[in-house]
Amino acid sequence: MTAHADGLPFDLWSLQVFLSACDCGSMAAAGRQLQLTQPAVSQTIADIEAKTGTILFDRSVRPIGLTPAGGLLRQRASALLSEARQIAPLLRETERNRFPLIRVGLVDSMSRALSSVLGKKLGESTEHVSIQSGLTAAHASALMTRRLDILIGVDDLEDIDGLERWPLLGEPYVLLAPDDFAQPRQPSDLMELARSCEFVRFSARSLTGIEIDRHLRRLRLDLPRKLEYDTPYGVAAIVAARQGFAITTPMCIVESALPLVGLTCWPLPGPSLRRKLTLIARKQELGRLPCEVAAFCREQLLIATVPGIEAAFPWLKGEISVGTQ
Amino acid sequence: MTAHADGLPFDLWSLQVFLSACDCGSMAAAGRQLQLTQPAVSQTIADIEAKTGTILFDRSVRPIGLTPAGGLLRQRASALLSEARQIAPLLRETERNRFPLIRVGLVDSMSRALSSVLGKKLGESTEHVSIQSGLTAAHASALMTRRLDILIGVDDLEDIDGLERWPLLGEPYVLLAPDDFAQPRQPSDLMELARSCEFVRFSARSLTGIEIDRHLRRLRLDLPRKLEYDTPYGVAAIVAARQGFAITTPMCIVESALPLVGLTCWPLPGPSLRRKLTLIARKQELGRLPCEVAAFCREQLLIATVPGIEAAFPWLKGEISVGTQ
DNA sequence: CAGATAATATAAGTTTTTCTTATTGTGGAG
DNA sequence: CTCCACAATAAGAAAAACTTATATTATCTG
Repeated sequence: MTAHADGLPFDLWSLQVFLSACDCGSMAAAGRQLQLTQPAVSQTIADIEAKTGTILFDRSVRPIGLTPAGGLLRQRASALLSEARQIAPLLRETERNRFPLIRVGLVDSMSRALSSVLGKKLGESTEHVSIQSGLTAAHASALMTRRLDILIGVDDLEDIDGLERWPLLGEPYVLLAPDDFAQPRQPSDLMELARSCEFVRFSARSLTGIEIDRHLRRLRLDLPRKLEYDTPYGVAAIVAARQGFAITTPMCIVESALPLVGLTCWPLPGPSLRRKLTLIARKQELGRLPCEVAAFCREQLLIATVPGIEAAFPWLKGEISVGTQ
Repeated sequence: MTAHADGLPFDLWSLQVFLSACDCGSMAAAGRQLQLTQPAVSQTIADIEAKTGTILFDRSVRPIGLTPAGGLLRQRASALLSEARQIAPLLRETERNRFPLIRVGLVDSMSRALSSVLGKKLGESTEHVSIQSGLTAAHASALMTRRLDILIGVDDLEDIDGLERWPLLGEPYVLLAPDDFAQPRQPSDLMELARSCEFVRFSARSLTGIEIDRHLRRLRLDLPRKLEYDTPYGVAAIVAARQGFAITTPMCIVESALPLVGLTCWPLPGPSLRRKLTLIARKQELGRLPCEVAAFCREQLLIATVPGIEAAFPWLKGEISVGTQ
C-alpha cells in the first residue's frame, strides 16, 4: 500500500490519513472525515508502520494513543504537508516572474544586522522570500540539497564545486567579559580568568564553536566546558549577567542586542584568529542576483553595523574588513 | 494518476518522477533511471500538470526545457523530498541512547527571556549544560531521539505518552503593525490592511507559522505569502522598519528586542487564538528537575518579562497567563 | 530538403494498488 | 458480565498506475 519510491515508506496521502487519525483520536472517525471506511484507514496506517519498522499508535488503550514515534511523525508530517500545500498555488502564480521563490539561510550572528534589509532587497525582485535563521552547518546541507538558494554564513564550504561565493565581512575573535577583571595578556591568563569566572562556550553544533575549540586545543588550553549555547545571544547574556566570560566576535556581540555597560571587549591573547562571513549560492542559477545582494549587504554592514562596533570598542577600528577579507 | 488528498495535486512519488526528468533532461532517460517505461513518466508528469493547471516542461525544444513553473516545482519538490527522507531514519532512532549532561532545546521566542536564567539554574545542579535555540519542530524530534533532554517550546504534541509536561505560559496571538494604520475590527479588514502594507509571515518551518496558517485557512482569509521568516526577530524587524504588519505573539515581540516606538499591537480580529509554551521532558528520567526548572522559569517570566509586556501594551493585562494556562 | 533518429503523446489492455464489504476480536462503560 | 464502539483481518471490487503499441514531432545528417 502507498509509497513506491526509493525507500520512502509513505506518500503524502498516507500521511494525511495518519494525521486525520491523530486529530480525531480514532481511525473510524478519521475514515468518516476523509470519506473512507475504517479498514482503509487501518490498512494505510499499518502500511506506514510496516514500511518504517515502527509502531505509531498504542492500540491497547481507548481512545488510541500516540507512541513517541507516532508523535514524531505527527510533527514532521504536518510540517511536510503544510509545505506541500503551498506549492500548487505558487506554481499558478509563476507565469510572469523571474524568481518566484528565493530561500535564504542567514547565520544567527548576522540575523539582526541583515534580516530586515535582506527581506526588503529581495522583495523587490522576487515574488516570495523566505529567510531562515540558524546555524551555518545546517544551512550548508540545505543549500546542497536545494532546500535553500542563498546562504549567508561562516565560510567552511571552500572546497566544494558548483558554488559561487561573495565575501561579506572578516572579523577577529575577541574576548568578552565583565569589566572588573584584569585583561588577559597571554593565553595562559585565560586559565586564570576561568578560575574566577565561568567560561561560556559556543556549542560544537555551531561552526564558530568548533573553530574556537580548535584554536584552544592548538594553544593547549584546557578550559572548562560547563556551560554552552549555540546562539550568540545565549553566550553574551551570561557575560552580561556578570556570570562569566566568553570568546566571541564583534558581529555576535551586535547580534545579541544587549546593553554593553559593564562589559569589556579585549583582543584574544596569543595568535590571532579571524572568521569570514560569505554569501554562497549555487552557480549559474540566480544570475547576477547573488552578487547584487552581496554588494547590498556589504553596504549595509559598512553604514549601519561596523561604525557602531568601532564606536563601542575603538581598538577594533580597522580590524573588521568589509568585502575584501 | 497519483494524488488523492484534499486538493494535493501530486504525491511524493510523482515528484520523484518529475525530479528525475529534470535531472536527466529527458523523460525517456528518467524512465530508464527509475525502471519505468517512457509513457509512465510522460503520464505522471502530464498528471501533475493537469492537476496544478500549469505547464512544467517546454516540449517544443530538445532536450526538454523547464518552464518557470517547472523551475519552481523543482526547487520545492527537492526540498520536500529531502525532508521526507529524513523522517524514517529519525523514527527508527526513537528508542535508544543514554546521556550524562543536560541538553535543553529552547524555542527562539523564549530565548531572550530564559537563556541566561536557564543556564544559571541548571548550572547549579549539573556538571555540563548545553542550551540550543531553534524551532520547536526540530527540537521535538531531538527530544524523542534523545538528542535533547528538556524542551521548552510550543506544545502541539499534547497526547504523546512517555512525556511529562509543565505549563509555562499561555499567550494570545496578536497583530503587530506600524501605528499609522486603522485597527482591523473584523477578519476581513486584514485583507484590506494587506493591500496597503505587506503581510509578513512566520515560515511553515515554525509551529507558530503553521498555527497561524491553519487559523487563516479556517477564516478563509487568503493573505499574500510574499515574505516569511522563521524567527521572531525577522518578522518584527520588517514591521519595525514600517514595511509591513504581522501576526505574532507578545513573547515573540519581546524576543525581538526592538524599540517599540511607532508600533502598535492589536488583538487579532475574529475568533481568538492562543498558544501555550510548555516545558517537556521524557518521563521519569530527570526526577524532580523538570518540575523545578519549570517553576523557576515561571517565576522568571512573572517577574522579568510579563510586566514589561503589560506596561507596553496595557490591554494585554490578564491575557498572558503564567503557569495555569 | 528529404530521411533517419530519438524523443514525446496518446490509446488500449494488463497488473497492481487501494478501497469496500463482511467478519472476528477487544477495550472500556454501565 | 454485557453491550457498544472501535480495530484487525480476509476477500472481492474499484481505481490507479504501468505496459505495449502506435502516431507525432524535434533535431540531426547527408
